[in-house]
Amino acid sequence: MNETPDRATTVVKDPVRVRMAPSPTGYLHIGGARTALFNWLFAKHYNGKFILRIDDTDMARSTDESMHEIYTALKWLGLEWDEGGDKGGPCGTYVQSERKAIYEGYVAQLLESGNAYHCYCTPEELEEIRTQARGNKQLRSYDGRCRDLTSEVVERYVAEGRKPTVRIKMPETPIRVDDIILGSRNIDPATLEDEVIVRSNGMPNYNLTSIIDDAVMKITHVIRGTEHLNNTPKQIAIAIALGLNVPQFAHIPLVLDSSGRKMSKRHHGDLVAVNRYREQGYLPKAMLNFVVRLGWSYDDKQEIFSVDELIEKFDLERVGKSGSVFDIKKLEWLNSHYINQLDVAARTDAVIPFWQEAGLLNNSIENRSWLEDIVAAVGERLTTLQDIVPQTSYFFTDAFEYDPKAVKKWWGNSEEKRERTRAILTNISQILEEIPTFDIETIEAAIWKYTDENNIKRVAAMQGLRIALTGTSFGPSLFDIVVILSRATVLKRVQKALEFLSGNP
RNA sequence: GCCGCUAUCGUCUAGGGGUUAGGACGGGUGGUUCUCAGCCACCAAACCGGGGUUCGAAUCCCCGUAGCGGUACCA
Repeated sequence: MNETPDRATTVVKDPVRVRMAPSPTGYLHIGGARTALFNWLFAKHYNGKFILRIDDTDMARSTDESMHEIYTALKWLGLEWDEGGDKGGPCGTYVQSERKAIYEGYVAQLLESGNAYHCYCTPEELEEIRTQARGNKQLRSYDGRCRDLTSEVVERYVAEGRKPTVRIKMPETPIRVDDIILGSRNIDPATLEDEVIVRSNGMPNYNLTSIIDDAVMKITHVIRGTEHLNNTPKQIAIAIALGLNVPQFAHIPLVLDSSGRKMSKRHHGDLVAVNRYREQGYLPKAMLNFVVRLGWSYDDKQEIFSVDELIEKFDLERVGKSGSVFDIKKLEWLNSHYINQLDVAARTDAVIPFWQEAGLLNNSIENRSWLEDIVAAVGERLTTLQDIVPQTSYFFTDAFEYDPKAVKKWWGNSEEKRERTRAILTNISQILEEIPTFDIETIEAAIWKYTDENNIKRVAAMQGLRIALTGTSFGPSLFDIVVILSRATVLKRVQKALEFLSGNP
């Protein structure tokens, strides 16, 4: 019982209450989505509550707009919260900037008990202390010089118009931090400095508000990114000084970019924005499945998890300790998997907004079954929903270019080859014009009959026709395309191709 | 600089004192097909290094090294 465990274990005695506490200073990013998901799954698994708290004590950077963007992104992912955000709950408002009075009470208590003090140092002075401390290889960058200011000095500072901050007085005894994922350790208090808990403008800081709200909101488990690991002992110290309950901690490893750095808005822009993936046609299920496997695994067999399965199987014990690289290829694979899982009707529903966005479709859908035919023809070729646009635009418009490489390969770049292509297209055109019923079986039989009897390679005939009808050398089965396009359009496009082929090669 | 965390194929990971170190993504090869995608089959690809402990270490211990995170009146 005296050995340090590699990990702490998840203890569940009270009803589980977890929270996601974003600061509304931008969109929800991948790392935030994963934190939200882990918290949400943990809550669902234990039948607990998932709380959304808005940590907006940095008034200069927080915006309402970003707060609403975070709501939207979370809702899109299906990570609904039980309390907080725009929803409220038994703890009143869950927006920290509106909870100032609560923190003020605790700060007064800290000041009174001598666990906190006013600091009159200016930013310039602090900067100087910092550089000096660094030069001297000091453990901390603030030396606690305002801990015992005489009343004369304080009066002078006040007279100068200095506005003080409030600092917490760090304890002298080691602080024990238990982490479900990373294990336990004792923090040497000499490495902890007297953190600013209230700014000179009166607004409290993260380390104070976070631990107070965690206690007040009866949060049982704090699941957050490891970038907060170094804040943990500070927050525990504040909780102890205030006599508040300390939640259990679980620090989840970071999501990294391909060069191993933390994914951040600052360095990766909207590449990390959840909204961007929605706009590009990724499915929430795919995002969730992808993101959960960044750091968590179930066994050596399963990659695909439904949300219900995740709720059942997720636990913190199987979250790894090291960071995980965001691999877009794997996301793409999962996304195509989930798109393919959709039946044609559902897939059509999913894809319609992307056609509309691209201007290929009006808001009023009159040709639903035709659209479904297109989706069925496209089959399992979509990686993202947005792929529907480049892959099917030729169904909606005649205005496409012939891909030069395809033209060169299949139509030929010599007059001789083009003459041959013209002959084939002319013949096929005639076959299609005369065919009694314009359906796949009849057309297929007629075309094969023509190619085989005339010793024409099937590929050559089909690819030649494909370019005429779509402009490209790849895509769905050509017979599907022909039927969906209708006889009139097909004949018209072959005519156009013949004219093109009569021009200069 | 200081504090802290981490370390299995390119990537996500399973495993863990004796295994051909398993799976998935990605990559490659072949098959199917009117193309592409898909599907099927196969292939290449890893235990950071050095010391211990042990009959035996990728696994346990120690020391390195590297990477990352933090180091604000941000969160």
